[in-house]
Amino acid sequence: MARNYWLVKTEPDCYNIDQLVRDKRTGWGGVRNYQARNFMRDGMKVGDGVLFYHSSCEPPHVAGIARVSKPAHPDPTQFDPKDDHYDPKSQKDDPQWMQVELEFVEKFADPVSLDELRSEPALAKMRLLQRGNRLSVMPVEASEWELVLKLGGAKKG
DNA sequence: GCCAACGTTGGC
DNA sequence: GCCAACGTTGGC
Repeated sequence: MARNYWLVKTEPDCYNIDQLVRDKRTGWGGVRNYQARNFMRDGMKVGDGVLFYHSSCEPPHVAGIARVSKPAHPDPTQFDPKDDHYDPKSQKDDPQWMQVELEFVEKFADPVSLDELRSEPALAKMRLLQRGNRLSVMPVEASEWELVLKLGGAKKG
């Protein structure tokens, strides 16, 4: 089966692509939205491509790409009372929240700003660009993936 | 810092 | 099960 494509958001003050470069792989934990969780749990497969988006910065931009390196498994932060994402309602035998593991692939030579994305007619339907979109994990069409990689000057994919 | 958009919560 | 209140996201 062909692989699928996704976009994940992160605030660079919190976690950014340079940290992913150093970490090489990281558990994408702390997502506390059911729709986003369901995309990770039901949609993401090992090898899927991931656009790595930096939000709440100037300008917001796609910083590079990653790939799914481990399928959905319980997010450990939900069980940790000291973690910001602790969820007291979540029990070990019935976890509410899942994460995947992401592996660094490439940092874009030319980060693609939100303005650039909006200026591309072929990206008009991109989920990220729909008004009021607040999902932190969302699917990306193959054609959108190809174009964003081209805009970013990506060598891999 | 503002605020629109949206998800979640909880009273009824 | 409705919906108002509240909290969060994220661009600007």
